[in-house]
Amino acid sequence: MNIRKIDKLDLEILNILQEDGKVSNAEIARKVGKAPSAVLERVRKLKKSGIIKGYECIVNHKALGRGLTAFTSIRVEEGVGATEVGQKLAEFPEVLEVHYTAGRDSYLVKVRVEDTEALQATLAKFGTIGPVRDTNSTIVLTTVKESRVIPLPHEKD
Amino acid sequence: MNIRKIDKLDLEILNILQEDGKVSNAEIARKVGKAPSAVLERVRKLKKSGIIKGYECIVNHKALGRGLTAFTSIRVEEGVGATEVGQKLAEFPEVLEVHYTAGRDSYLVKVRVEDTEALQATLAKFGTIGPVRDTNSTIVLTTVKESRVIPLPHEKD
DNA sequence: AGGTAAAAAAGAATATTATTCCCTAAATCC
DNA sequence: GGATTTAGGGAATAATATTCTTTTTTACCT
Repeated sequence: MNIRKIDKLDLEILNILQEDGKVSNAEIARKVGKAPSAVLERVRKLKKSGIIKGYECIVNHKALGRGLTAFTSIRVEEGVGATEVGQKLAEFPEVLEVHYTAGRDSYLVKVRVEDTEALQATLAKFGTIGPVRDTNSTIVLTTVKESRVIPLPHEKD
Repeated sequence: MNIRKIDKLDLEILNILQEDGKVSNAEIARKVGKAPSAVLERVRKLKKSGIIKGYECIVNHKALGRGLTAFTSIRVEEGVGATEVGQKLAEFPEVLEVHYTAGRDSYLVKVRVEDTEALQATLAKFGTIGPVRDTNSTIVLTTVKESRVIPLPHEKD
């Protein structure tokens, strides 16, 4: 999937795209000082190789009635089937992230819902998944930063 | 900032944009059965009102040498200056998220680095921030789902 | 080194899209 | 119910995406 090597120009392009996913190809070309056709080919290869996974529109979740964010740790019974639990958790639309973590067999999930009542309903649904033993939620009061942008250094090739 | 009311059409547009932030305005217009100019006006207003916060290009962090994700809980001294700690944490490029959480005065931060050695270096830097008492990191072994997409129901207006 | 092959970039031409403007229709407000 | 505001449609224009061809660069191999 990733046979090509990433060079300085790729990193520059990726930084620009991470800053603003809606930037035009022509604009990238101007910024990096290359022809639009050349940049298009780069972006295309980055997409095909899986370096670029996609583009997301970031919405204001508070304004859309999802003002409550919580991180819930979910302990599951040890043994087989652990992956299946993760899949089931990922199916919930209010579950934004599902991470299987080291330590005691458990998942860390990020949940985004309307209010505490909705959180309670979601936790109840978690409980119906067979191997789930117990859950432990941490409510977010303020989010200072939330991003997926990875600044990529590209000074030296 | 948010005076206009969101209707069914807005929600449809937001769902399409969340699925693929790179989709063209013309394509959205075709999907929702409206003129491109009308859709453009909607998207423009959604952007101006802050409902649409921006667009991000999602990159493959593993392929770019940031294969290690960790959630670190950071306890800080109670009292003033707590917000400043959050700001300082947010300045680190390897810190993707900073959440101030309920319970014992603490932050939950999501960190994305190359390896455990880099994580150690980052934790050491956290320690240099004055009010930081101690940190507790949870290493992510597998990420099943990671998204910011909020599916918005739009059946009834 | 030299010469060949492969890859990348430039440039031009075309298709598609973004964007503006104006007009019409619809909703809203006294 | 009429005036005013707001949203949608349609056409025209500007900008962009995309393709194709040519040129240049890079890499490779003996």
